[in-house]
Amino acid sequence: MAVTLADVAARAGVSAATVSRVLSGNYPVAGATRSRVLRAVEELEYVVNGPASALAASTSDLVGVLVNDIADPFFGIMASAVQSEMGPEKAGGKLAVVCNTGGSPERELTYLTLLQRQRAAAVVLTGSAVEDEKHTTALAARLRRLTEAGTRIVLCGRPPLPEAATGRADGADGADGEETGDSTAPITVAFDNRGGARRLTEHLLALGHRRIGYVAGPVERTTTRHRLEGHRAALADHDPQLLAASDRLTVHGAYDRSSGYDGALELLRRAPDLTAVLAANDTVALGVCAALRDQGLRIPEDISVAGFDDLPFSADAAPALTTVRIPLHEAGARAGRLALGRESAPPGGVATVRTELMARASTAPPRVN
Amino acid sequence: MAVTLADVAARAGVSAATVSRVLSGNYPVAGATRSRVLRAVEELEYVVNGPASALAASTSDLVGVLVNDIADPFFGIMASAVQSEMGPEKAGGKLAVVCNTGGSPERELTYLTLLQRQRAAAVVLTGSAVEDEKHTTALAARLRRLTEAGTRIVLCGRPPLPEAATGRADGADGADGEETGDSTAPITVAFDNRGGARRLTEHLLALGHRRIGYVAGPVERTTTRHRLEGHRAALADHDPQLLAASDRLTVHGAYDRSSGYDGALELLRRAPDLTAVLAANDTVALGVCAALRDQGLRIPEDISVAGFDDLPFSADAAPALTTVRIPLHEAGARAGRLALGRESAPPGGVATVRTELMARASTAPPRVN
DNA sequence: CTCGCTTTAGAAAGCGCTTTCTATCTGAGG
DNA sequence: CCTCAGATAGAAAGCGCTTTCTAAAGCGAG
Repeated sequence: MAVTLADVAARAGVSAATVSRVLSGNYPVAGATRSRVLRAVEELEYVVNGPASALAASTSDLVGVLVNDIADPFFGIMASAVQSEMGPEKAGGKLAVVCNTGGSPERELTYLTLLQRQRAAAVVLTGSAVEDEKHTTALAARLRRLTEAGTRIVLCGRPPLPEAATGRADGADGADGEETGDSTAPITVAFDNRGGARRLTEHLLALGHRRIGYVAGPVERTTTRHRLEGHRAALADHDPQLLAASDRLTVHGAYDRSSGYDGALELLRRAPDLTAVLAANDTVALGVCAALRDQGLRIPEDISVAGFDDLPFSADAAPALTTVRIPLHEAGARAGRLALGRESAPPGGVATVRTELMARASTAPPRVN
Repeated sequence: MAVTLADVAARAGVSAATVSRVLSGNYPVAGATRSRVLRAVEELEYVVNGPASALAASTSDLVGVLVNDIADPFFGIMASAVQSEMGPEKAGGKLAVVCNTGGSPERELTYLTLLQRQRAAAVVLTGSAVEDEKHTTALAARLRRLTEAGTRIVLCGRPPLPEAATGRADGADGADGEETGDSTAPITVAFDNRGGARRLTEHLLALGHRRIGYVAGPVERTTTRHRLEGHRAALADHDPQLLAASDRLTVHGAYDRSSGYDGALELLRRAPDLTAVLAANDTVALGVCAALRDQGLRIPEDISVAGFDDLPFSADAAPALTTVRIPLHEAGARAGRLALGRESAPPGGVATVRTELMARASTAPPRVN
């Protein structure tokens, strides 16, 4: 039915091998032959059969990108950046497969299997990891098998896998010292969530805030933990008392608007005299703002609010949101290049992306009562 | 290296054919044999070789989803909905490949080629189409070839291809009446942009607005045209004079925030006495709001603003944005089901999704000067 | 001129799976 | 007790490409 290599070969008066070589360009072919082949390709509108070539070459041109939620710009931006590095133009047209895990560990594993089945050339895992013994182990196992199959793994916006989870499967391995291997270990592009959260809290402290609420993300995620750690480190540095009080001023929820809304109400219930609320991210912050406004509080006159991530809409909120900027696009692009092997791995396999405090209108000194 | 069908077969003491049949489940296999095979699969942690099976079966389990901009929730929501219909759980785990065209016609074509190369099972094209003779023809040709190759095509959020563009390529086709064929024609899930825009404008007219500015999207896109047509139809119905004036009160830009900002300033320059501004979509509306505020105007007291799409953040804007809701998730999910053939095509191959006016705080009666 | 080297092209063996076509083994009906 | 349909399983031929391995030229040197 469809046009095959053989058809092109026949038309160009050469063998299939030659056509293949012209197309992949990894073998010397005489100029005249080459152009004859290329013309035949044009004339027949030949399109390579991906599966066939993937089978023969035992590697495909698919690259998987796992995200928690495509509809969330946080992931959208990273995914788009990853894809921009492999676009049809660049680097011989890899196809980025964006997979939506919805934050579910099971789906994460299932997608990895699906990608293994496709013999993906690389996989980029974005977003926070779930910190659960069992899942971490299962994930490490899957990633190991992918690596063994020649798939390059890049983690973007999540910490490296804990060493402990990298247990080997095939025990009969002789000497157990050097875990060398041709298989590349996962590369990580991590975000400095701790540092960002710390600077953000320091900013509030500097403004004079002392009763600071925190609407955090889901407990089990690394990102949640790191941001919280940064926050608490800043508090501790300033005054150990604050640290002690912070437990009661912290609530957990999802990374969405309604968690922010509910979380803010809960915090207000616990401590009506709050002067500032930190949110797990910008989306949550928007929910917090809505709740506070609904309670008749003005931002920032009555209470300050800050987010995290600096998504595009944050600058547009009214008032413009104070937040911590993460260079998502740059990080995604870098992850993409690492995935394609177009950039060499950073020393230690971990690159940390700096975050930057964006002080805007939603934070101000607390009102003097 | 990797575990193959043959390994599983050997372990289960059956032939490769049997294993294949157990896994695809489209052929009777005795219960005992089946479970023996499944156990072997488990024990060996066997993962099918996708390319190999795609080659042999001449169809893959990839489904392409083309979007203009993944980082834009408008597309993110649709993409996620499409994917939710094929997720690892449902329908035998198809893999949705989200491709970011960036709105470029060339990239759209290139991605279609890439998907054809992968022998994608289906392709969903989302978002507005570019209305350009040449591109439309090229697109129609590509889609025809995909269809011929057995790839199902679904358009989501864009109008059906103009009949004219569906020119056939191979002329020697005998009778030219019936263009029958086993190949399914593209199915469309269109948005009622015209109706939505019309109702939105009627809403403003009903509030008493007469000088209404319009910050439209890129000229060459169908969505832009349809929304503008709805707007103008409402004006014409109300008072032909208004229609005449509307040309001067319309500016075009991209579907982004800065276009909204710039567009609003331009409109204000042309007609300082505007009482309302309609934006191409919600993102643009946010830009419009920012510009108006920067000019010292209050929304909605001094001037009303409305968007389109009803993205999640619109309800959170301050003031909450009046807009037109498009059920993006439902539309995407339906497109996904159509792509998988799990839902039969609507009569005529075109389903139109209703849009709904969401009147919120950003629109109010004009100030009485 | 012939030898041996480089350059270029073809032959052919798979890659791992699907799927016809065949073979075997049941058990029911005559 | 034999025959034949029905149910299962296997053999084997590809699917379209990549990639060794091999062969045929082309060419400077001895």
